[in-house]
Amino acid sequence: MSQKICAVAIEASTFAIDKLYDYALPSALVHKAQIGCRVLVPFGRGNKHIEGIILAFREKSEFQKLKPIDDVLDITPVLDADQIKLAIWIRERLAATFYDCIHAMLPVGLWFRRNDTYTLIADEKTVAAMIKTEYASILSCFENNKSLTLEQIRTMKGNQSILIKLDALCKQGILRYDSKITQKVSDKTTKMYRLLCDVSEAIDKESRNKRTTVRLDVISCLSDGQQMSKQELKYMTGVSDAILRNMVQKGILECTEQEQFRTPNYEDIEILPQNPLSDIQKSVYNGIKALYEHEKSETALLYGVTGSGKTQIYMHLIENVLENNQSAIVLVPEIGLTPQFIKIFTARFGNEVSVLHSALGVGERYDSWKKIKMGMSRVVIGTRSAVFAPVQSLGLIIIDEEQDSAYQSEQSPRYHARDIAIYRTMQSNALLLLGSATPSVESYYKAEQGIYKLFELNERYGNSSLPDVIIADMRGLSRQGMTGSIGPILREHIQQNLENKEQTILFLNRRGSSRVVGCAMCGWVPECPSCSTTMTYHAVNGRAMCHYCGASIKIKHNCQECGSNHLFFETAGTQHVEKELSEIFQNAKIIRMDADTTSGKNSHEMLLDSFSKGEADILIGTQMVTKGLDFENVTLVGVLESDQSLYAQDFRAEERTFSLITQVVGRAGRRNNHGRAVIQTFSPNHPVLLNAARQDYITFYRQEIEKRKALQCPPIAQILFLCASGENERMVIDSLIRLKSRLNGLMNGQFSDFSYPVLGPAAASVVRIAGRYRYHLTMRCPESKRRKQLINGVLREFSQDKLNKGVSLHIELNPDSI
DNA sequence: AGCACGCCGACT
DNA sequence: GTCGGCGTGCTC
Repeated sequence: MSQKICAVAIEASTFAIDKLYDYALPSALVHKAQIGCRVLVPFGRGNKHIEGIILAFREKSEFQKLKPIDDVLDITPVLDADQIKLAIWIRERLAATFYDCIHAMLPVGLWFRRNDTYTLIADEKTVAAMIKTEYASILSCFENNKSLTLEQIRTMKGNQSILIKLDALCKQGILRYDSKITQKVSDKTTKMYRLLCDVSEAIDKESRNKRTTVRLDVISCLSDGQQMSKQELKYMTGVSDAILRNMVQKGILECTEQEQFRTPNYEDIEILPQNPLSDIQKSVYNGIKALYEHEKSETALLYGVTGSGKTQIYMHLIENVLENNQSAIVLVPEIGLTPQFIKIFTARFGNEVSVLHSALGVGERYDSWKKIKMGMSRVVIGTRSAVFAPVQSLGLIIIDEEQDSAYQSEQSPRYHARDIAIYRTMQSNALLLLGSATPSVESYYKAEQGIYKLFELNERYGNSSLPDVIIADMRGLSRQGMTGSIGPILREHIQQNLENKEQTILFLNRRGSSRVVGCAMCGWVPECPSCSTTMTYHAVNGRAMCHYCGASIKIKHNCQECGSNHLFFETAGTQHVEKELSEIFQNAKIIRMDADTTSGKNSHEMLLDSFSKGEADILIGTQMVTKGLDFENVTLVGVLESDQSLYAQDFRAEERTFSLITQVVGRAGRRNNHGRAVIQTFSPNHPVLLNAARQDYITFYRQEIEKRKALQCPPIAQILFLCASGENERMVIDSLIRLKSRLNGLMNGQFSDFSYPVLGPAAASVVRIAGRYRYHLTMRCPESKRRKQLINGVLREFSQDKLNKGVSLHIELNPDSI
């Protein structure tokens, strides 16, 4: 009888050892094991029980001594054949491990938490008889407790090799091994801390310690008996992990894990009326529908100015897909997945709609996933990871605002939802529709090349028209004594809006909310001890924080370097503007939307809701105010610091600026005819601003593509970064120098057909993050099978080379910045 | 990455 | 002698 052999991807494996491992399938499990089922297998010398997933069956193996699979964990496969193919494709392309890819594709609610336990089942005589053997030490653990978890045994026995002995004892029938498996409830747990004793007792316990200030801060934070998350504690006091751990050990604090839940609230949303398609919409719809009906898969780019009614075209297409008994996936950038958007779809497609969103509870997401997999729900709306939704019979994927950077994953595998969507639609002969008012230069270029089919909607729907755009030149104002961020032109328009009882949105073009603190006497500014960054000041807690690693220091009244009391504080952009506005327009009601005011649950939606009800006159915010907001009564949009993002050094800076400004300008006057947009700038003649003001994408694109040609940037050429990071700067650089010469060697030899210059090593824009130095090599080379072979080869070599110990390497394709 | 094995110095 | 430190190499 030829025994079946399973090729298994192993959860524990790192990139260096990630491959399929062959395991024997015991006859007892033959009926349970299917491709795509997760299994428990013995792995490594100690035969540790590790989770794996069967990706293939084999008739024979090159290996002589195969270990048997312990158990099959799933009754039905969690991955089908297409999904496995996709996982393998991602792994090869993005140099990730099998399990990284699989994790990206499945909901977290599906993962297991394992608890290995050993129970003493032999009688006392047998145990006593073993007192002289090598097992005595382990058996002694069971004196007080007949049943122990592996963790407990490990803490008792330290770093001894216990697994083999435990295994042997199980074989002899002295111990019983159980692997209690519970579904993992959540991956998003927060560690919460609470005082275990009362305040005076805690202070008493700690005051014997010499370095008590931080500890006392922690105690005072928790003195009201409430819980506080680790994050908050770190933020308020700057306490380290080690100190918290120590305080827990001493019995002063208690640490519990709490799940993070945030369920969106869909109530109280007005259902917008379904308007019929206009003639232009109808002809675009018919064109896209014809592509959908093609046998072969197609990609369409729908370029439609803001307010041209792209969403309605999506709806009609989905309706068509459902009539064909197929499924559709709609992807939206995180920030665009508003209850309003979801409601539009649920109002139309009812129970067919499932939402996959990172803010959903794990349980809810898992339920949605199951519903989709079973075919109960055929319209999926979600953010980036929803591109993996296991729909039955995929007919259509829509990516709205396709230029948004939220579609690029930041962790391994660093996939772009657009690439996955292309693969999936090709697999299923389905249609991919990319929609945008400001398509990415990459996508528009592909449309020009005929790779994507281009559709245009260049008329706003109904009677809404584009706002009048005024470019306000801010140069020289400060010389005239006007130092504020609201110039005279914008001020006049705001005044006019207040008088007319119309609303205004002010967009502050800044990333995050950076506030500076420093010493005016000696020039000292706080720098993060483990990152090469300046720390930013947070007025809430009077501390300077590092945005990369979260470290914080207390800012005192005097400079810590020279002792002077001439510290300067610059408040947050939005806060600053809010203050200025309330001084100029003393009766105006203002809502501020930034990281500080939207950190709470649903606060984002609550603020927008309150604004849409007319409870405020002015909304100030950062990028959050640019997406998907549709307010009837907003007739003025102001853009502050519009050139702030223009001069960043990465090649997509101008594209991002154009997109942001175009979107925010489109927010004015969506429904009536006298919308205005005021763009304040120090570069009033910058072509990107002028094009954005006219909402002239095509001209912007023409100019941009010429620049990309000159600089050999995507989409003309592909840029590949090989990024190394590690704690030892010298080793990081040296590892890249070796990698560079290895690449050059290969490209002179067996890869002479694939030869491109390698640049670097160069430092990343933030050289050091959390104590790790970051450097990279740059290659401009086309994507091809040979490149995959070359890069994956050197990556594997790199991770196996002992000289590179402590240095990790990953690749990034056409990244925004580095 | 873990984890076991092995080689070496310190100590009951 | 033996415990336990760290360096080295393997994982079907």
